[in-house]
Amino acid sequence: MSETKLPRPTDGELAILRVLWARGDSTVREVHEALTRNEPEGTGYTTVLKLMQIMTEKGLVERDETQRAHVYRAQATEQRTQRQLVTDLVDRAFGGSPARLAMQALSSKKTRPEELAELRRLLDTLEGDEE
Amino acid sequence: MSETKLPRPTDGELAILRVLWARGDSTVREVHEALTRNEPEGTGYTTVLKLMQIMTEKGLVERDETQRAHVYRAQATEQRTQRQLVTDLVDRAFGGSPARLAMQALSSKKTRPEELAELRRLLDTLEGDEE
DNA sequence: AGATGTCAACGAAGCCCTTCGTAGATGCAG
DNA sequence: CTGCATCTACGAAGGGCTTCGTTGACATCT
Repeated sequence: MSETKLPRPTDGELAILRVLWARGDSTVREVHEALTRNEPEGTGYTTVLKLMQIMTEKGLVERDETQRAHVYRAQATEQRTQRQLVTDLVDRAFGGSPARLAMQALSSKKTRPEELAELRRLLDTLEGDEE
Repeated sequence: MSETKLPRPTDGELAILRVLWARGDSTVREVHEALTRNEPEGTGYTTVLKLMQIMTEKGLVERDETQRAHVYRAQATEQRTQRQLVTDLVDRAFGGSPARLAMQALSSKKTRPEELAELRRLLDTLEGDEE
């Protein structure tokens, strides 16, 4: 029904989505400013606008046109998008094994102790459920 | 330091790399047959050939031309490529936190108990090193 | 040698992503 | 009202990915 599968966002689209998740609903100008704040010499205003128009066609974002400056919101939550990206990658590069991806992730980059502890709690839950 | 950074493989390229990792060095025909075995109505022979030629230019694979049927090998190991893809995704979609990616991965898909145990051992190691 | 089959190479077409220039609409200050 | 700023819309250009048809080289079989 209404939950048609959204396409995998491109790198540029993902950058915009991250702004929308962080700031909440935003105009093109706000997104553009957020993007160029971290990355001067980044993308021009009309580039961001065009991307967001295309994202609207794809259903990645929704647009409120009641104001002159249209207000955009991410259609999918950050969690949902992360889940999609992860399962995609698991299938494409990890032979369908989420654990191997998880181990690769933890081995690649230093992780804060609190996060390790949190992960351990999740592990406890999963092993409890196992059968 | 001949380790120039390889570009991120596209979906099609990754499919070919997976064949090379699984089978070892292969000719175009062998890769094509492996791909169409799982996915009839997949890609044509010349398409695979073209892709592998481009991958050679990019440095993703190396080519041995001493035989009439050239033999290709993956330039980077599966592990190295997985690591690259994971750190990429962590930066692009998880705010740089590998643990959050790991948790998302484990929550998304059912994981076998042995793998959970293995992951737990890795966690022990990491927490041991912590300070 | 001639016919047949396999192979790499090349180029073109189609599509998508990104970028940006420009035009037209709208709001605002004077 | 006029001029300026802001915003959306549109279209085109450039590059990358994917697909495939065709060509020429090479091998094999008869």
